[in-house]
Amino acid sequence: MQRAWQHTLGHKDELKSGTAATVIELEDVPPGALFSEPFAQNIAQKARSKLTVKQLYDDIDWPHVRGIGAATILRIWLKYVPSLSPHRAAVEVLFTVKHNKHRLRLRKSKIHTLRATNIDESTTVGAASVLRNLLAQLFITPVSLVNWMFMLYGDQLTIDRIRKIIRYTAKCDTPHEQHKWALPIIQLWHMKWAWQKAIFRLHWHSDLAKGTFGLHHDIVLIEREKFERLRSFDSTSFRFIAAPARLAKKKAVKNNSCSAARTEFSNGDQALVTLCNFMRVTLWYMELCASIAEGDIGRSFEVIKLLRFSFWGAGSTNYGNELLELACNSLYEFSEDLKTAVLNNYLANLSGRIGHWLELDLLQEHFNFWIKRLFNAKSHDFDGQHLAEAVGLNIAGISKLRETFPGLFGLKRNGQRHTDASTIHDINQLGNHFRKIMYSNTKAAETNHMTTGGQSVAADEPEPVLSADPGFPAAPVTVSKGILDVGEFITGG
DNA sequence: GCTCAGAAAAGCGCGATATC
DNA sequence: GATATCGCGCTTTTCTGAGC
Repeated sequence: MQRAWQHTLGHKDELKSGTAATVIELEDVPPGALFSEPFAQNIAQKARSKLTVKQLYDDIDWPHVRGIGAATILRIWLKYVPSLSPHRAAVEVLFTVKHNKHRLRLRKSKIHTLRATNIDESTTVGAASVLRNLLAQLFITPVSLVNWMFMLYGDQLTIDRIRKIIRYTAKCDTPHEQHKWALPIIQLWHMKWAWQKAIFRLHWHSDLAKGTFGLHHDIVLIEREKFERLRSFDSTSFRFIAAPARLAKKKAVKNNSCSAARTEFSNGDQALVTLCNFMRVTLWYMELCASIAEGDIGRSFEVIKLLRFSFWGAGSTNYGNELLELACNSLYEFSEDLKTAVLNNYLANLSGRIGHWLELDLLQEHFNFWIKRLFNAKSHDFDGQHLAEAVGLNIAGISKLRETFPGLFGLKRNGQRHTDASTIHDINQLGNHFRKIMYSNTKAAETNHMTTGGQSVAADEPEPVLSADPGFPAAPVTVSKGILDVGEFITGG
């Protein structure tokens, strides 16, 4: 048998790429909302060039953000303090009534999976081929796309490529060739993962494994060192060895910029500000997850407004750019009816049950999983007739069949979810640790001392110069012009 | 030692899998 | 179980050299 590592001209590794898509029937679309002309006119006026940071900041509904943060904390208390359960209904009312924004009508989404193809959509040319393929599969003629738009939901890469297609074909002759009919809209599941990665990256603090706080420290404390560090968290140690001179220069530059950022973001206790920031972004993340599951896409977008800043701060520039596109669409270019149409169809609900809404890209990922699980023959392409038609077109039904099939033979039906591991001991361990830290900090405060990075420094002494290595993060995630003080930072405005 | 422009390198996004 | 690698297009950051 020839092994994979025995590479010859006739035997080598190959990365196979393919594309699968799903059509979801639109619901609750105001008449004329998808008419393309008003949208094209608004874009032609180039109103987005007036966009300012202040506008984005003012667009955030801070009272809502504060209210929803408090409500999320109440939910956590209810989960872990049984005696509070009589208040459950009152807490839920906060989400369903008081802070309700744009709740989708409960329904069972009508979905139709399409043929899989072996087109690689990661290139602009490939993405254009995918679009042509989709239209051909749906028997949509160019003439019928003269006046109408077609909502295309996808992950960041897909949406980015579609935007490139629109830009590259802007000088073509017909609206169809110009892709004026394509309305790319980013989906939320991949974005949630990217944000989670950003949160970890900003609060990991690789140097503080044995210190007092930071996710790296927490992971060590609960003995989960094998946790994947989401790649590239740690600085590459080779650089420290190979180019000490260059590093020294870099350190000098970074030291200046970091200390400036640190003093701007706090009036003394950077550790407190960082911890508050971590708790805030975590609450926002939980709120995004909850609002999606509950089908309140309005609440989701209140969090996404915050992410317009967070992704830029975290270095996820592709997502930052995409959210700015979405902000421009929302603020200047979408009509009210189009906004309603987009929001009303942002999520899907396969079961029609309360709390079972999910992102469209997650839905597609589930189908992708089953396509590959059911037909894992490595010598076939994704557009082989069997895979494309027998499997691809019927994948939703096949995956449902798998759920019901054992029951037909009297076999026990598998549950729909995994049992969560009990984390009570981990929580107690962390709680005990932070209680000690809090006690020691209180003692330090009583003696008029300021704590910095786990070391006590007398208040009348000059502020210590922090090292260039990122013991503390240089900048909290969501700020405007870097002028928030601690009080504002905690309350969110 | 500074600015500027252009070149080069790094980063980002996606998912499967070989390999340690 | 963790992670480097595969490929590609694009953006952003960093490096380099010229000129003052």
